[in-house]
Amino acid sequence: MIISDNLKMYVKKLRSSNLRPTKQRLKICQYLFDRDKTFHFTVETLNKKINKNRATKVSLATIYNTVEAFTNAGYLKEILTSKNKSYYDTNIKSHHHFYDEGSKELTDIHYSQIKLSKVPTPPKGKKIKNLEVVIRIQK
Amino acid sequence: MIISDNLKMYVKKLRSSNLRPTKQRLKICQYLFDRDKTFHFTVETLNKKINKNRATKVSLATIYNTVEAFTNAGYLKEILTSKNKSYYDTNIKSHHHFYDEGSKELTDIHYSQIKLSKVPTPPKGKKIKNLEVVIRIQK
DNA sequence: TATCTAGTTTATAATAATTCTAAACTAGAA
DNA sequence: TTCTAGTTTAGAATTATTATAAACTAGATA
Ligand SMILES: [Mn+2]
Ligand SMILES: [Mn+2]
Ligand SMILES: [Zn+2]
Ligand SMILES: [Zn+2]
Repeated sequence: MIISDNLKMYVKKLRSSNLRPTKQRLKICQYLFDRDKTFHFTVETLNKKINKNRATKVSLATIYNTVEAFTNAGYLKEILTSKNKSYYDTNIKSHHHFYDEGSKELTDIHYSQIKLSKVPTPPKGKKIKNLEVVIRIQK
Repeated sequence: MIISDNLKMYVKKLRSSNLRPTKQRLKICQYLFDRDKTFHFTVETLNKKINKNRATKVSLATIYNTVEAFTNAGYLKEILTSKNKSYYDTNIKSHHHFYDEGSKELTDIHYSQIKLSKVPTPPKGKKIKNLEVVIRIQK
């Protein structure tokens, strides 16, 4: 995993979405995408991580802007689960989640791990936008 | 549907939950439960309805307090669906929903209308608290 | 029935997450 | 190097919700 290679990749990726590869966006790209496993986060947690032990801070407004831009560009997926906070996911494939009410953390469930053998037809004129299941768990 | 009969019923119901049957709570009971079909609402919509064309207003704080008390008492169920607003449901049975992203409205799906033929086991030490599906729909 | 008090209502303040605003900054085209 | 549209930023504004504390009231008790 050679960082500079990934950096070039992120520059390309951002340009292809008409997003200028600023140092803030690249720093966030590295933090979010230089990893093997899927990553679930809130703006609050991302902000803490990005600005931990770093001289040059990225403003909270930029974290919000960037997460929104990356979501619109399809780099991130928003997971609707909690009533007071938005969750985001680096795994943009269609998949399901466990949501732990205690730790407030999401865990991936592979799409094939849930089989919906019967699904109702949506009301006329409407179509299903998303059928991802969130299973709430607790101790 | 004789209102006074229902009123007596609500008084009993409230007393059985250690909630004093105040005029505000009874008014809200009548609005929420004097109906045949299931009712989905947010605090905002309930507040508007309760205080429409009425001389004596119920404060927003009381609407919040009452919805919370009724939810704790098991008269209402909270539906976690939207990222910025809490939804409540007079249908307290386990069931599923369509959530219309356009109108931001919930519609019931009877429990038997969705069959989950394969469900993953939760992580060790955790158990499933709730497995209700919200299907997001749009035009 | 009058008194008393814990529970309730209410206006208002506080909080938390998010969005908006507008000035300063910068990527990168020309 | 210059220029400008896009970006970052601090801080204000907004929205939903929760907390605070004073006034009110249900209903038990005298
Ligand atoms: Mn919010
Ligand atoms: Mn909120
Ligand atoms: Zn995920
Ligand atoms: Zn429902």
